[in-house]
Amino acid sequence: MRHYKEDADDIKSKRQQILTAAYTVFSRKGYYRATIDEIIALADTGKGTVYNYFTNKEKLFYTLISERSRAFKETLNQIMVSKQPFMEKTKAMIMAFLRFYIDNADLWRVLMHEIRGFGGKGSGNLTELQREKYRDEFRSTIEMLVSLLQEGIEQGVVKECDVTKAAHGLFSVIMTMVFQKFADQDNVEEIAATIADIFFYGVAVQPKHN
Amino acid sequence: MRHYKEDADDIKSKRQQILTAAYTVFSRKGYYRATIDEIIALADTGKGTVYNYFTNKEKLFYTLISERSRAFKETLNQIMVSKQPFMEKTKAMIMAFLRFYIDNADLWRVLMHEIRGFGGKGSGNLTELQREKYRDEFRSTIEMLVSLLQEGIEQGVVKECDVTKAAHGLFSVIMTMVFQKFADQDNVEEIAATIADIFFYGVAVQPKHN
Amino acid sequence: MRHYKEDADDIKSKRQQILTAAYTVFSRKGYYRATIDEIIALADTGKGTVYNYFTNKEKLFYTLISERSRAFKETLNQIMVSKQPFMEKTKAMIMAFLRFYIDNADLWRVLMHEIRGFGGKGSGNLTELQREKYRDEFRSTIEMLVSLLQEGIEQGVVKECDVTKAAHGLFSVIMTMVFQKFADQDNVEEIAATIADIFFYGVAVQPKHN
Amino acid sequence: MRHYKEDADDIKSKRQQILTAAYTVFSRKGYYRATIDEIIALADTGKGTVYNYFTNKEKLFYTLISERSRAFKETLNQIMVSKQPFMEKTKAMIMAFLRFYIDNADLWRVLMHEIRGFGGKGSGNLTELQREKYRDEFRSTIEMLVSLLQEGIEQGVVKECDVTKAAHGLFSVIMTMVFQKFADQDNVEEIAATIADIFFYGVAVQPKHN
DNA sequence: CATGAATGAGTATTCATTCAT
DNA sequence: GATGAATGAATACTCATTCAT
Repeated sequence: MRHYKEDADDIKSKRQQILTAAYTVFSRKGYYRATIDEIIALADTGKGTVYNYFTNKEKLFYTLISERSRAFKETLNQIMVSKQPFMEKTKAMIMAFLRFYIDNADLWRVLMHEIRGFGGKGSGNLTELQREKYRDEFRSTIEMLVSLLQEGIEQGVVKECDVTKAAHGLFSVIMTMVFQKFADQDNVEEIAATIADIFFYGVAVQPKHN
Repeated sequence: MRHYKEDADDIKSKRQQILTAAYTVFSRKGYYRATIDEIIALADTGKGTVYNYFTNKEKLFYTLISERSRAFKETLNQIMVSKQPFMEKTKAMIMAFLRFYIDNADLWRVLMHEIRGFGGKGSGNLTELQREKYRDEFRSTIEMLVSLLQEGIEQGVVKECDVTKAAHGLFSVIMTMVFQKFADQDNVEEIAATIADIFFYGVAVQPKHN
Repeated sequence: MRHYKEDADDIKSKRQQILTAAYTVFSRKGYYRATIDEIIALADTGKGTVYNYFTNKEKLFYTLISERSRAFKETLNQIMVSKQPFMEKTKAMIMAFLRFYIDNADLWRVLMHEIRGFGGKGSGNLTELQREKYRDEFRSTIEMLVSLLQEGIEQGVVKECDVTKAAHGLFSVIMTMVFQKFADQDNVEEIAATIADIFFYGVAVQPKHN
Repeated sequence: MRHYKEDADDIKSKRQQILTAAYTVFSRKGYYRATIDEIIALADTGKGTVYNYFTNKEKLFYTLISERSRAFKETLNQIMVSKQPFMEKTKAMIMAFLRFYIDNADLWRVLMHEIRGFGGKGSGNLTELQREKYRDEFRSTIEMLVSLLQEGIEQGVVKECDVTKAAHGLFSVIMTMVFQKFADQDNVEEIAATIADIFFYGVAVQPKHN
């Protein structure tokens, strides 16, 4: 009655299959409209299995965000500590953001929305902490942009300004390029250049540099 | 179980009360987590009354968006046709956006999210049209920014660039200032100035204009 | 602010308009699916007006049945007391039934169904009595057929048999011809003849009458 | 909130329990007045369970009809293909009808009524097909009577007549005997004999066969 | 008398979650 | 570990009925 394990990945897979399916469904449907039923159908697994790995729907969602986020944050860190001219570093940074969000646009859009109202009614206590964790998932990456700008100011290439606001502005522009599908994996470099250009020099007609 | 009319406004009110309550609940909870029960509790009305005025939850939501949007679009139009220096007009425009979104931030955030997946299961019939209407609610305002930039280019004060992308970028920055609560009704002017400044001249240290 | 009464019938009409509309809606939708809203739309009157004339939906339905029934029962009575050969009288009777049910097929179908389960849960007391009234609406007409057959037996043209069962059988055949739309106002006579023939002589091949 | 399985039948039961309860409730209340709440109370099960087995109320109802109908139709078929004198076959047929409808009178009464107006508001899409399925549940059995009469005509024992009308008439008489509770499982044979007798020879006093 | 705005009890249906196998 | 049958709280929506005007 026992089947040979179909392949070596299978055991590791189960959990992964669920996460992959969850990614698809959450991205397509948003948090509320996503159902466990749809996820298990896609993951080709049983309902109980989901609850073996993840305590509940919310935890499944968080795990998804969290795991996808980890690698991204690592990438950002590496860029930050790299030695390269400020302008290059900025462009690299923007490209990293673009690449990540192009892959995760829909899920992060959902995250951004859900950040505001998880838990609600009965959820009582743990929820506000939970929500905080979600917010941190964003904050920590935007923080990188803040540091970057700070560095720019220290190097004298960025003018004194409210770096937090500026970082958020830059971040939102990047997101918008992705959400509006102006950016895709093929034009990342070009879009990054455009963003950087306008971010640095603005849209105003340049005075002649003579 | 029936109240005597409490005062003369009551008759005009009922529908308004519901819309006001709906605004609060949708803003706080998002579309899906908002319940009619919560809305009627807040509106101090009966469930049937809601359905007398609005065919269903979705129509209630749309009406809300639609009514709030109307005045805003009118304002934008007036600014657009006004005769004033480009820079002034831009700032006025940004301020109008800020003012509107400061009041409607949460509801519009919900709108932005829901735009993507309304209509449930089969998405059946009128839904795709419905969604389109929602999208238009945004498009039409961003369109204003596009026109503005176009005007700037024609006047030679804005450099040649992809105005659609630029408009979306500007829009997203405005939204972000509001969503992050950097902007409130008291500092609208200052924030508008900052946004306009960076949008035009960028964050780069300016070459000396001598 | 007062309009001249539009015409003399108007006052009498209101109630009649409602009954007419109710007839249509109940016939088309059955008791449960019929709504007061649909009735008033058709009757071109206000919701309150309905409740001025009829205490509730159920009473409206009953009134409808009751009024339509009255004339019919009168007709049957006249046929019963008329002096004419048994066979003629039977045919006249069948034709009267056919004519009435052709006009009222749908409503009576609803009645037949509702007879079984009015009132239900909370309705407590008055309901069983109510239901009884409905049943009488039928019984009294079938009773006529019973009397008729009795008369036939007394005259020696109908064989001894359970007249109640026979009357119900005859009744059901009449109804079926109507419900199946085999009968309409134009072929009433022919259908009546066929029914009478089979009812009297059966479907068996007749032994030669020599 | 969760019961241990009480005995081995339970697993097979759940679905059956629901169908049995549904039979009772639909029979007693009709389609509209029957509520899922009442069904689950009687079936001693959870609301969700019903929806695990049946997509909706309508499907539950249809399944009920459909399953009960199957065996009946099979029985009729067997009688039809059996070799026996026409009169015997007819009586057997009538008895089969009586037996089935005595057990299912109320439910079929509901079916007959609902056949006319299923599908609610827009009557949308699959509903007309649905209704057709219900109608077929009847048609197919009456069709048997038509075939039977046809056979009788071919054998020269039934006189030429409109077999469709005659079959409907016979059918309605059978139903009426059941509905009026003239027939019960104990007098099926006697009632069948009476029906057959009158159907064949009518109620008229027989001319002397000399 | 006629009206219709307001009401809320009642109902079908969904879906996260549990737990015996 | 994996599974899925069973569950019921939650929710949108309907519609008969009332009552102030």
